Amino acid sequence: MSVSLTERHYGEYTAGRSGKMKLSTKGRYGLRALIDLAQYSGDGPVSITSISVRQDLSERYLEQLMSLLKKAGLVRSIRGAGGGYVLAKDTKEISVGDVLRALEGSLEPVDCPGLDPEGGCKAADSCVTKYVWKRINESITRTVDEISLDQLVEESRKKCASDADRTKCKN
Amino acid sequence: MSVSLTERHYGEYTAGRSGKMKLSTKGRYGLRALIDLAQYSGDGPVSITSISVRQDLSERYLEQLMSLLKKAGLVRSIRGAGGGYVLAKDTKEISVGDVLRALEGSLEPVDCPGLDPEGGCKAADSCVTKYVWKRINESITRTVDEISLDQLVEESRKKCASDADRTKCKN
DNA sequence: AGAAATCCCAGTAAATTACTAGGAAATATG
DNA sequence: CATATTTCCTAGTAATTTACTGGGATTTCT
Repeated sequence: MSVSLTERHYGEYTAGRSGKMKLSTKGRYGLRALIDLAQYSGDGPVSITSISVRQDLSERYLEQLMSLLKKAGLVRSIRGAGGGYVLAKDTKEISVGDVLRALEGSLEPVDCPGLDPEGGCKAADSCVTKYVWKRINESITRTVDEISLDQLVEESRKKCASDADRTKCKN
Repeated sequence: MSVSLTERHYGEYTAGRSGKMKLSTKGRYGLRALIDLAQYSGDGPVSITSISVRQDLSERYLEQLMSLLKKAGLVRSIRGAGGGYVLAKDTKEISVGDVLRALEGSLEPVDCPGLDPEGGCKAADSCVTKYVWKRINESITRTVDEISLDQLVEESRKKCASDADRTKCKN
């Protein structure tokens, strides 16, 4: 009989029964983590451990998400004891779109080769659906780019201020 | 040595290297098929075989997509020789949103239990990201619901009318 | 020196996608 | 009435992706 010692962070396979057009846990967890980071930074860098405890996320997994955010230039890291992460820009300068693209890659609903010139889509010029994917893409982009991290942090502050039980404040 | 007799419709695993937030082939193929159906109906029902030839899609797979469209009440079927499919409504009454939801299921980027009342999201009331997913959902919904099949058929007609080589007209 | 962090890479079970396959049932036509 | 054509239904499967876990090197503060 084998016993697993490490408790599994009970997984969300793209939030229960999935359809498509879903954000993965990367985008969902990552945005929560970044809001948390924004809230708790100010007195020095914020460690992955502290975020993972507050937000109830796997420490190891979060590590990977932070790496993506770093690569995208949204956060900076400070190594060694007492280290952690800080935002690389002001919260007003970071949009939800920046965060999600860093974590999920392109948010375009279809990687249509007809959308960029060098692609080799056979039906490129007679392609009608391309127009649809473009419209969807524009509307998603517009939406996520007009929400700033700043707004979310503010919103969270309001909600959690009135909340006696801080552990419930998980974004 | 074994030889495969059935040629595989060389697959698109969600359009090459995927990210997330992607439409599956169901949505992409299905919309093309429905545009085709709209264009070629008028003189009786349109068969799956004819659509699959014109649009270069797997006949068997398309069958499954049509079944979904039927279940959603977008098309009606006529069985037996000379049968096929016809639109169940006018093209003006069918939106891209109707089609995509029939094929892909919900288009919401996150199945957030906090979004419907009876869900059991622990962080429900302090959940800030929920607001983001709601905004994205609204913008996608608005966009896909304001494009009608009618518009796409018209667009396709314009493009293909000036196209000598009909085989290129694949939507 | 030692603890606390980030960093980096590898592995894996579960889920999903994008099909293929087989055959039953219905219907028009010769 | 036989036959071809067509929808209908269910099952199977290889490739791919997701959502993690794990080990260990490296950096830095104390």
